[in-house]
Amino acid sequence: MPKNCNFIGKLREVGLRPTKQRVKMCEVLFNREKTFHFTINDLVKMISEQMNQKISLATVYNTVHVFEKKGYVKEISIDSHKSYFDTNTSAHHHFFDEDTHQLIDIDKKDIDKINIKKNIPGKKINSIEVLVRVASDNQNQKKFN
Amino acid sequence: MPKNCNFIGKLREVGLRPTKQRVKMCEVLFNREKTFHFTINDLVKMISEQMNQKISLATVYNTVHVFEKKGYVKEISIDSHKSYFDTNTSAHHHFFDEDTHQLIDIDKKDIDKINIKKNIPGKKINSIEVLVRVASDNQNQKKFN
DNA sequence: TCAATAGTTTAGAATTATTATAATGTATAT
DNA sequence: ATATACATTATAATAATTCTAAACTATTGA
Ligand SMILES: [Mn+2]
Ligand SMILES: [Mn+2]
Ligand SMILES: [Zn+2]
Ligand SMILES: [Zn+2]
Repeated sequence: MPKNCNFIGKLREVGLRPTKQRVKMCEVLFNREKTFHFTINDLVKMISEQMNQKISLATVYNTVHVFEKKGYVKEISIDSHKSYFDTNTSAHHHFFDEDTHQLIDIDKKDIDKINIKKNIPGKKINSIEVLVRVASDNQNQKKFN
Repeated sequence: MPKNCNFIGKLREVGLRPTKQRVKMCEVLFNREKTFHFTINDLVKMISEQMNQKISLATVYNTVHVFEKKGYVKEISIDSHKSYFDTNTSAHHHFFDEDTHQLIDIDKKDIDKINIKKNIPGKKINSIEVLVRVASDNQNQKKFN
């Protein structure tokens, strides 16, 4: 979903009723310049901050998964103990900061196109994604000890 | 852990008591030619098949995590709903078959070295891993409908 | 040898994330 | 407006994982 704010229309287009919960979630997720990464808990916090009425946790789960099915968000697997989602739904690469548990997009131009020289018979490639795990450089830290 | 079977010695080397549960888990995990991928449930099944005595699920969890800490296994994140482990502890690339939920190693020679053209200040790169999601090719299937 | 000790296993309880249920509420079409 | 299908909600249920505390065992060294 792009810059404009016609979330009611956007929801209708894909056959979803524009309930106030869904519209609010659209605002929180898509009414911003840049895409971003979030967990369900992040989202619940963001919504309850911006909303007068409360929203049920189940609704957030449901709606995120509905949005996932419609291609508005996608799930990112970096940690089997927590679900991360991304409003950038294209196949793309990430840094994962193991100190802060933050995901950061890697610009396509910062990694050369990846060529897989072998394939699996009868299978097609759905996506190719790189995960770069980073952590604070202890070499640097040592200087200050 | 390599080809030989001196798991008692291997465990002692890292300060772990070679209990029969741990030795059995070593046999199941490391007494084989090739590395492999497993879930906790896979492992419990394998152990209970090969063992006369039962092993507690908590022990399997504990021991896998102890082995992870000691660098004998590593956790692979492909699916935030399930924990996969790998007896190949080096940074390496995978196919993930979305039909069968099978992980398959990609040989280093089948992907060119990945060069990250940008870095994050104060952070060092711990690993660079590629995940290639594959699924059955519906183009092929159509022929037989 | 054989206790003393530290470390380990275990069953079961607790916790956490997530999903299901079923009653209530709401959007939409007529 | 009304009927209907769809959505939301609180709450219960489930599943994966971790915690607890009691029972057990490997190791140490007298
Ligand atoms: Mn999910
Ligand atoms: Mn883990
Ligand atoms: Zn992203
Ligand atoms: Zn592997």
